Amino acid sequence: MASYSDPSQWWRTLATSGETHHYIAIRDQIASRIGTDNLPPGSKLPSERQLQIGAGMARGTIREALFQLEAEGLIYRRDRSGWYVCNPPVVYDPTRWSGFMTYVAEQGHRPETQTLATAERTAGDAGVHVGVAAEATLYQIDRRRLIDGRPVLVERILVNPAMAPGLFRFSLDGSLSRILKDEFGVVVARNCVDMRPCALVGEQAAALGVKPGTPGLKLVRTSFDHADRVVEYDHEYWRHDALRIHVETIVTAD
Amino acid sequence: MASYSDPSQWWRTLATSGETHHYIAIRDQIASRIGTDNLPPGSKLPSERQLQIGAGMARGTIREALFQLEAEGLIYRRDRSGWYVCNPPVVYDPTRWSGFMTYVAEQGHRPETQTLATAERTAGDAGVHVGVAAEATLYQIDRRRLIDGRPVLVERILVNPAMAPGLFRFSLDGSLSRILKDEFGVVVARNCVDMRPCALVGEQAAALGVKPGTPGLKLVRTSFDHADRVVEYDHEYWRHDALRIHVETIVTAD
DNA sequence: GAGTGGTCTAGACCACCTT
DNA sequence: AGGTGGTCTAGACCACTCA
Repeated sequence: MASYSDPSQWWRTLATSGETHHYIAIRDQIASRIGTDNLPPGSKLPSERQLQIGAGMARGTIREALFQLEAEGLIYRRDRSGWYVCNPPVVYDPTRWSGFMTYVAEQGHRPETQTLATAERTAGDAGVHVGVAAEATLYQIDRRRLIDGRPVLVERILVNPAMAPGLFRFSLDGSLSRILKDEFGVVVARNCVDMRPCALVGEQAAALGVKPGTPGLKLVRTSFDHADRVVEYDHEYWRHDALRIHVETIVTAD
Repeated sequence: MASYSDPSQWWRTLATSGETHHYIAIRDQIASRIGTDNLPPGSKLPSERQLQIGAGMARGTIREALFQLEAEGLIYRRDRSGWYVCNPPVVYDPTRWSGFMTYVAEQGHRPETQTLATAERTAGDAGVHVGVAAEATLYQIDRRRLIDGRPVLVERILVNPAMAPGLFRFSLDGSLSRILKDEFGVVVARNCVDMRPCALVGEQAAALGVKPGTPGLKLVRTSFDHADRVVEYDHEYWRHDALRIHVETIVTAD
């Protein structure tokens, strides 16, 4: 982790900036530091109180600026540790998605998967999405995935046991799609993806180590095989700054 | 615009709630009101100062709760006017996108398009995306689109004049794709969509009437005809709470 | 002109991370 | 144990909206 440059040098031009609002001025100061200085991704910013003293402003004003930069995806916080410069986001293409592990590695980063919990549960309302009766049993997998050591998403996957009997024999700390293909001969032929901006709250926020209410992206993916049976039904909660989505589509309607 | 229920009744259970943080308790109070009370989309919430008095908390704490609800997409603010209950989001399916106007109407809402500016400009760096030389001329259209009277997106569209000579003869306060199809025989065959969470700042924030730094979604769409020529190159900035994306894809790789 | 949200100050205490 | 961000208070003035 690189350290930040001398805090006493952070405010040279502040008084001379033409900004109307203090927090915008600070935002611009920090943003330009990130752009030009030796503040590579992962660097730690000075503490809020250091910034406060350097800028001669109230701490609330400093925090307002930091929230802006967080919303823009330039910085993120580690709870009660500090503010850090973001990595560039991963590009997500549902049509070419070959799995998190290979995808992130291809883009030059270090992917990691942690299995938080596995369970067998009755399908209930979720059965509709997996194509089984409400009384049927489903495999449920909760995982957390990291890029360069930073948690970026949590997910809950539902799998029909008929597709992959004894799935839990295998380590799930890697690519699930590879296991399904290599061990069970199940291949994904079609994806259905639903996504929307959301706020990360409760368990999701806790698992990602973010403050409840931090903006995020919710992604629901249903994978089908060639016979149009559901392979995976997956709910993913992403940090908003870790993801870019790219889709190419043939226009079918009209 | 519906009015809110009696503010004196907003805090019945506050003292008895088991929440650890005040702002979470307030958030839950308001959220449950939205869920159960007569607070339909578009309703105005009590003012921050009314909520403050009713709850016996500092105004900053109240605002923290409101920001949470905003991030979750339950409420939004109109600058210096008040806080309002959100409409449900529009579902966006790039593969079935038949244009904003018809799409929103189909989902039971009132769409509206305002042309902010039109211009002819040299392509410059954007030429690469439209498939013309940097010295070529492009049509540029800035529009704002509203749902039920509320601005939800601003966009800048670039069109190759060779595809639609004299385009500005037509009113652009409607469906551009219809004009291209009906008047110029240009049909979209393939879409390329890129999206990522962003912060709405500067012009975009101003045009949408949101505070700079409000979270949003940036969507870049390139439309191609059957000959794979670029029909439109479009940058859209959406309110984060107005949109849900739905994609169905055939898996091509692997 | 009254009321609203937007910005800002100057404190305080806490839970948690780090060393 | 010291430092960090997280929460909270109690004020203030401003720009703007709305009636």
